[in-house]
Amino acid sequence: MNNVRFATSLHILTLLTYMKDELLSSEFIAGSININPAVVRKEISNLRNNGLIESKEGKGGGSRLAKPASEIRIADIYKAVKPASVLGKSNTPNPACPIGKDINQHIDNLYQDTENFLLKKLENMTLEKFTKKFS
Amino acid sequence: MNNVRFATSLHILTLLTYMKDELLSSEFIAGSININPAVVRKEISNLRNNGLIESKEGKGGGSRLAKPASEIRIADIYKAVKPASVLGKSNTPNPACPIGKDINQHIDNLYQDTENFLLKKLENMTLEKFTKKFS
DNA sequence: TGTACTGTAATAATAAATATTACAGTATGA
DNA sequence: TCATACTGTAATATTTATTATTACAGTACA
Repeated sequence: MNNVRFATSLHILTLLTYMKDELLSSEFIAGSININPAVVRKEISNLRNNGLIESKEGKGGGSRLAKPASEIRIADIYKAVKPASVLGKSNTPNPACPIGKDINQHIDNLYQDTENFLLKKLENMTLEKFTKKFS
Repeated sequence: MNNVRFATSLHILTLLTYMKDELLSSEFIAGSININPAVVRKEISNLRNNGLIESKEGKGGGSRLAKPASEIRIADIYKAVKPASVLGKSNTPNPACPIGKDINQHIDNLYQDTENFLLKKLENMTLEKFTKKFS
């Protein structure tokens, strides 16, 4: 993963956890992360599609957590933003080569195993626990 | 990680393991992976800098493993190619925001923990074991 | 000395990630 | 009902990352 989306989503969710009684606007959130409000809205849209956030349109609108921070796992955030396997993508090797012919199957297995292993770890970490680290 | 470098490096090392008594040329390897020889040479250069491969220049030259496949861990390959943390990069949040001010430190910790966890897994997997999966 | 390699740099091409702009749609409340 | 302040989303531009290609000097072999 060579992007900033996990950090952005975690930042958004941390803010929502900290101010859980208010609806936060994309502009407010963007000001904290220091990025463009439209990017925040797109990321919120994704988190909403993943059931982590709910939003209210119109004046006075904004977003809040869709469920308690204790029920949002870091794995949920990771799954919502990851563009590829932890270990990356595959080539399209030469099928005429005995190694090339089969390697993608073995690589896929390795990727899957690694992914599952990582998810097990991230499933034991919650947003609540993360936000508690802030004094 | 959203690139193909891990797969490319693993492919190279798998070939070298399978034909461990020969020096393989970048062109041969490129033919198996189905990519450009110069890309292979660049990847080999990286693996060589990481002590996994040794090469011989000139006519009849090529590359081979620098040590037995049983001593090359998947973690070594991963470390050699990864461009960023498993979870990605960070933003540069607003220091005037109480959350923004501290979040990068906490995110860095999370990234580091996750990384270490993953490495522990990958350190238990060797290139030898991987190549044994080929019939 | 010709040949077949590596090593590496420069450049080009493609793809991914991020930023920006714009605007329709929606809810609020004066 | 209308001005206002939001969201949602698309279109586009910009920037950065990734991969491919070309070129060529250097090296070793026969």
